[in-house]
Amino acid sequence: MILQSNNFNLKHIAESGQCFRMNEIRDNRYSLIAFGKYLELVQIDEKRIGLTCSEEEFQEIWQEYFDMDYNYNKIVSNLSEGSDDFLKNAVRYGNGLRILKQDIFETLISFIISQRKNIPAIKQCIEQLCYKYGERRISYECGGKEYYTFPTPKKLAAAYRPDLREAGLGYRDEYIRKTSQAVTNGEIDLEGLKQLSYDDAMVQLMNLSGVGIKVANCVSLYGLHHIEAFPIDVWIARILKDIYRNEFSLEPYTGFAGIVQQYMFYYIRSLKSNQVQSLNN
DNA sequence: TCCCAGGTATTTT
DNA sequence: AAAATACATGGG
Repeated sequence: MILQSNNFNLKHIAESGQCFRMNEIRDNRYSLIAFGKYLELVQIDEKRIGLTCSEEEFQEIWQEYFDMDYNYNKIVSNLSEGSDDFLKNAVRYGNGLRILKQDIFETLISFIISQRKNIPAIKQCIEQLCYKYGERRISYECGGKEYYTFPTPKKLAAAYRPDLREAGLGYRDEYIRKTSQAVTNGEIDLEGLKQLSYDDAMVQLMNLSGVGIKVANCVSLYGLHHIEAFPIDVWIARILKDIYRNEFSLEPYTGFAGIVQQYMFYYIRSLKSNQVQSLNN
């Protein structure tokens, strides 16, 4: 089917560091594995996306996943017309970014893995984890393409540490196991988190092993869709320090700081350090 | 060989 | 309460 949207750029979404299983397979063509499904997407032109799924599947899964019911135009024009030059450039550069609504468990485990790793390494770990503990499936819509789903909490809770290590998790193996066990034994109710406020969800998440304020914010933003969440990693911290000289205020962006954060993150990673310097004045 | 990556938990001051 | 340190792994 074909999707029409004036704020949907596959490349920018795939490379924005919020999801780790969306990859370019050919020019302008991307594969995506999520919620047990395999999907291919093509950027036909600026406003049209081709998808390999049916309209029914789109409505059932992908409409929400891609946050299609949220109006980004207002925020984008707000930022483009604002007085912050860095954000103006960031929004222009990252046009068509969206905040995905991903599976909570997958988001949780993925961002536990993310600590002290770069994005390619995170992706590699996750693929190995899916290969070892996920379910092998075939996509008949995509020519019998073989793929592996993200592991269930049960699978990871029962995993042996040395086996997890082989997936390249390093010291995070025990975080993954303990957190998965917390999910399976009911210490935390991931689905129930959806009913909580941002603050209450943060408290619950940070009780988990390997989950601090940054990971909890990423789960809040990319899994629970609390778009007021503003995860601060090394890149965002660099922006706050080098571009804004520690005087950045979230106040003008109350309620949608997470979207601002996403544009910032994506933009800063495209800049070389000397370019950052030249912006600093 | 050193440094860094979408940090967190633990120990030390 | 704040600051320092340990923690695996892979790539530049």
